[in-house]
Amino acid sequence: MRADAARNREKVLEAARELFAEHGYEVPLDEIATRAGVGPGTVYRHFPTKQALFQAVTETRVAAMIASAAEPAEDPEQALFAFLRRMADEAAVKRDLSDAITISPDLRKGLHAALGGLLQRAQEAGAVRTDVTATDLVVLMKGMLQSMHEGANPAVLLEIVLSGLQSSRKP
Amino acid sequence: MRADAARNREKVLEAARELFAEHGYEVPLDEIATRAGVGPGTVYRHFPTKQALFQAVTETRVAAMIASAAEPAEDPEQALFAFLRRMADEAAVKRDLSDAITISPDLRKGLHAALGGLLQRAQEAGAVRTDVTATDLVVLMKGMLQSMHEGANPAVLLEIVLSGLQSSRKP
DNA sequence: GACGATACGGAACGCACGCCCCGGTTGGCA
DNA sequence: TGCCAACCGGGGCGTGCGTTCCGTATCGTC
Repeated sequence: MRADAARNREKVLEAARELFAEHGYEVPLDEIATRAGVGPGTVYRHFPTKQALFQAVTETRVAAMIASAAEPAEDPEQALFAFLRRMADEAAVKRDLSDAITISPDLRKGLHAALGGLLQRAQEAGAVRTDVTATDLVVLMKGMLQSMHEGANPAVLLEIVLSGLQSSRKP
Repeated sequence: MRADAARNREKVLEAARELFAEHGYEVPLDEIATRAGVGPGTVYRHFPTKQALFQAVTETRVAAMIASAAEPAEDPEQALFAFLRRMADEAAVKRDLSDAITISPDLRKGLHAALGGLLQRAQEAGAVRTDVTATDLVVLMKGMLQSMHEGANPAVLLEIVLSGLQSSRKP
């Protein structure tokens, strides 16, 4: 690969990282190209499609976060809650997390499996209500992550979900 | 107004009610026209814009729901929770509820005020955690309403939020 | 039954966006 | 330094959608 090509590829990746994090997947590709100081054609020389660029930016990062859920833990409740908190912290800063889950089937499946494992152990330990499924949790989190940029207090939203997971409702 | 015009206007409204409820605001206007057995131009003879048609379909219905929150109640906790449940029930059947809140500033303000009142009384009664603001609740509900059509169990999602509102998290 | 106003349908426009193509340029090897 | 292959920029195409325009059909009155 020629030197200028490698340089441009890196500039595109960096611009994409910034803009996807700020605006999510819906940012126009031309804006990424402009920010990178490059024409749209150049972006397509390095990435066959907008989705491919998005996945190049998000996939490894999010996959690593998901993989961190597989580490063995002592307290099943803390393990689940710490993971959910990590997701929320990430989403509070980077808008592309929830889009990544939506767009990449692999990430979605991985997250479903990871949350399923954490959830089951927490439920077996009696720390989390048993009527919640992994699918429920994935959907709930995705909704919350998306809501996180609309003026509410992210920490409060997370606390509501966490304590809601712990207990059934008082009569 | 001519008789056929009135008839067409009604056909458009009915098609819009069905399709907005099923797909939300993002349904193409041409589809509404087709379902109504009418050309797109005819839709625009009766409603100046797609938004106007959407508001004609949703505004009074949602405003009535919001107004029902103003009825005086004995138990502040039950009043708040019953209202949230009503929103969830409506959203489970009609996808346009959350879009209506997003699109119409009046509805958003109205909902904010209504929820603010219910929330404050429930908090004063000690039934709901005090770190939640009306904005938090609006955002949280909007996120949950949107999540409601993605494969999770709507009842479970609602229960998590309700019990999460009740209590702080156990240590 | 004829005529004018009203309404209709659908083709067409403007815009935004993902994606492709081509004339010109630049990098690196001989 | 010269040459060719690789690469670049940006104009352009196709598509989907909201919106508008206009020739035609229909309604309701005289």
